[in-house]
Amino acid sequence: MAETLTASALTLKDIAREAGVSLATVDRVLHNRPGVRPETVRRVKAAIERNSFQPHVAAAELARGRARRFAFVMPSGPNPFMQQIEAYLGEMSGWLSARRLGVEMVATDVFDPSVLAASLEALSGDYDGVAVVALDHPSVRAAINDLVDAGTQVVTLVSDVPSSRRHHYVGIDNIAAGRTAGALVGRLVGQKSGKVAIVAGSQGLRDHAERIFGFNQVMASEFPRLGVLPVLEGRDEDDRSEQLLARLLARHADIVGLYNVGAGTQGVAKALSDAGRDKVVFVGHDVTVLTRRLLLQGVMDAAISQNPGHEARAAVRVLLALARGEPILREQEKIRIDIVMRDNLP
Amino acid sequence: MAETLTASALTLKDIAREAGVSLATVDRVLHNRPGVRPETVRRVKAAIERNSFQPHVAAAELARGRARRFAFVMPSGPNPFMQQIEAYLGEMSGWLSARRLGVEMVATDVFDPSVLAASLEALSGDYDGVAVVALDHPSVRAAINDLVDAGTQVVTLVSDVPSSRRHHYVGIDNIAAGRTAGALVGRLVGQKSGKVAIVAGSQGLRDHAERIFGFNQVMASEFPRLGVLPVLEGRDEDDRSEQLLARLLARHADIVGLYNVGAGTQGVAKALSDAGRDKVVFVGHDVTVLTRRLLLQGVMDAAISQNPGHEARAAVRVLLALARGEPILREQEKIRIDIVMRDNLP
DNA sequence: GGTGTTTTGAGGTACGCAACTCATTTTGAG
DNA sequence: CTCAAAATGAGTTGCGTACCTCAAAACACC
Repeated sequence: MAETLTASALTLKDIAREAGVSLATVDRVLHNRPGVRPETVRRVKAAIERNSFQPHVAAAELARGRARRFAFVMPSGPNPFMQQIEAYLGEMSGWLSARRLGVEMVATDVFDPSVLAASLEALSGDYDGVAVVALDHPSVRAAINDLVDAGTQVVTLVSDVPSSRRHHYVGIDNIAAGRTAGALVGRLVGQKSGKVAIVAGSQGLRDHAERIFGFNQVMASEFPRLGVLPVLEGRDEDDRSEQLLARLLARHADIVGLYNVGAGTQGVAKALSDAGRDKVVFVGHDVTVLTRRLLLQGVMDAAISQNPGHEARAAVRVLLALARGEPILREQEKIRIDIVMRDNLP
Repeated sequence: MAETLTASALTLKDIAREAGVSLATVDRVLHNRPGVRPETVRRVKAAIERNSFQPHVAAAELARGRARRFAFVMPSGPNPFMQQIEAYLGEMSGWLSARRLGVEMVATDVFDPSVLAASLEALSGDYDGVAVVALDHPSVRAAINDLVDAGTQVVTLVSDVPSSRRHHYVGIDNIAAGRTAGALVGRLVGQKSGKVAIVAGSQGLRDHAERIFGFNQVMASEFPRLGVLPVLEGRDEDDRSEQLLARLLARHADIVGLYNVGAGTQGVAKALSDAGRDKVVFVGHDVTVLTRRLLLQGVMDAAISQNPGHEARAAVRVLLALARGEPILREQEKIRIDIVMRDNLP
């Protein structure tokens, strides 16, 4: 009837007694400090295992005294998505200070590898953990690895550097996101035939390229009757996206679907409405003030969202867990691909 | 460049000095213990505000000594959704015991108001917090209020009792979920005309009724060309759902969409395939082993999911925050309505 | 067997707060 | 002004761990 899921009111003292050693030795084992015979290490670890002992996180936190500092390395300039992340971190300030966690925002040009790498190197030693919106480039990879070697916990945020030794990636699977977008466009277009347009920031950006890849995968295999037009590179700018798309719409009267991979949403929407092509199925990314309005107006049909609030909080939680040596709740920290339509707007 | 989001390395001693009182008085104010003049209370609170002081959560936790106990009151019997919740709680066991939190599962017949109320009353005094899958009924409401009055933190899970004084509800907005289902069915059907069927457990269940309400709302206002057939009540049983639906399909050759509000998914799927009506747009709830397979096979087109893992963890976090007197991160604990299609299966 | 090295024990201090006691001061009512 | 009640100060103890020191014991090597 009543099944208990937890236990452990044991303390280190109990473990010491169990293992037949002193508190000091248990402490040495627990923090892999030198000066303990391998045999003794085994005995202590066995006792810990046997009782599935977990150090009392509050006591550990209190005892270490020193507060922890995390840095968030984010793109400079006005980027609504990043501003949201910052805002969500702000909402956590009570939570953070109750745990004596200091979180600092470091703005830098994340699109210039050497600048980003330099920014990262500059953090070394000052922080217990770093979350970074990273470009995948050799010098950035090296900078991340250096931080890791210096004992800093490193989490990549939104954009990953899989080849580095970062401890964790907080963000979505962009190929799956592209696939989802493809499935949505294809399904929402319905029985109609015609062409599908893609507007991206740049195919050089890893996340955009991956999304396009996934999108094309699905279109090719499941909606072959819909021809995909060459990708327009709008550099995430409204004006440029609008112009490119306007020209494309003028040339192709049979466009029935549109996938906006990155930003520039305002321009994309304007081009559509100026051309009187409101019926085109329009799928984009991220829920912002703008996309929210477009969804409510019916201009956009769906948005693929990666929940910036969740990403911000997950990054903090993961850094904290890593710093404390706690296990990470993978399920909890995984960023899901949200499909947002008008009726499930958050 | 580097903007700090947190502060507070202050201690109670600092606040005491600031307010010109002793530690004991600050302590009295902080825990609303009697014996402090209103004027002094104000001075102390002002000092706390002024410095935006947050008690060190680790120190507080350590000092109180006593471990916290939470109870999860859940339906007895085999219910995959509830089993998932339990499994997710199991995955947290390390996290829980590191915080000296005890979580116990209490199985009961949540569909019998008096039994459920009695189970709740029996918990009084033994637990710091209770999460309950609650039926909305006067005696249940009273039991919840009694718990609250006894100082127990109460959270309703999945199914709410809004008229009670529960501290929080962890679950989705079922009307919005129904609306989302309606929008999906309507959009995925495309240009076709025809009828839409609804299979529910029972219209007496609050959550099912709300979903149907939302569904009908959207169908009526946005897809008037699709006629909604009377609700089939399958009691969440496979066999019954199958029979009812089979009969309906035989009678109506023009069914183009189907909304399965509750369980009985297996039966619904069987009726569809036996009748050779695979093209019917099929939207249901929850991602389970079964619905996952149906989505991959293309039998189901979309599932509305409420992420049981998130619900389980949110319930624990909310109970803990309430017990500690910490603020709740509303954004974080809000359960979102996930649209799951084949390509964004978690 | 003696030497030097490694391993272990014992103990202390500090972390910030909760919870308590008891003495002292302040306050307000009469 | 007096006296009891209310308000406050001062202090203690303990929570479980980290981190440190110093001495004692065990060990390895020649």
